[in-house]
Amino acid sequence: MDISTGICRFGLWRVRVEWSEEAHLIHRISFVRSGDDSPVPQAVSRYLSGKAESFDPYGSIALSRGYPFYDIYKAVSEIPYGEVRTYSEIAEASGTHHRTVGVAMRRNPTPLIIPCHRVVSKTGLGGYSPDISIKKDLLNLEKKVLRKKSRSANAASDEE
DNA sequence: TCTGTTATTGCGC
DNA sequence: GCGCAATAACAGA
Repeated sequence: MDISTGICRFGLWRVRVEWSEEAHLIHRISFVRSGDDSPVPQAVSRYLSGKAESFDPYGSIALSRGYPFYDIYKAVSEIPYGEVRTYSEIAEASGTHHRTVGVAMRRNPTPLIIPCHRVVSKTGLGGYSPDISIKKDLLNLEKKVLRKKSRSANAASDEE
């Protein structure tokens, strides 16, 4: 299969993407400290800049049947943009143990696409790898986009 | 196989 | 608040 690699900026971090153009499938996303910028799928850069709420038409390799933790990744991928769920809720939805959800999130091959940053602890934020600040930034980004959207929606309804 | 690893939770003090 | 035990599922040896 033909795998492409690209890097784009996100705050202090860089996002490294490995994907297959023909299969519309993202194989891996990782966060790195440095690296030269190179092209990534437009869906990714649009999401990171708050211009898109999904990665359409790209999907994640982790959502193929038979992939380890498939049920967990599926449940996580169904969390709506800007919302959060606790580890327990994901565990219940996927019929597994909350401790196992933590393991699955830690091993998530494609963060962002499997929106593991939307899974938080009951008592706080929970964790994130490699750095919790990425999780905060992503949640802030989504909240900001939703606020902007609801503002413009209100403005539109005022005109009616 | 067996051991190590893990981004949690809930209970007791 | 803090410490600790419970506990699922995969990776690596």
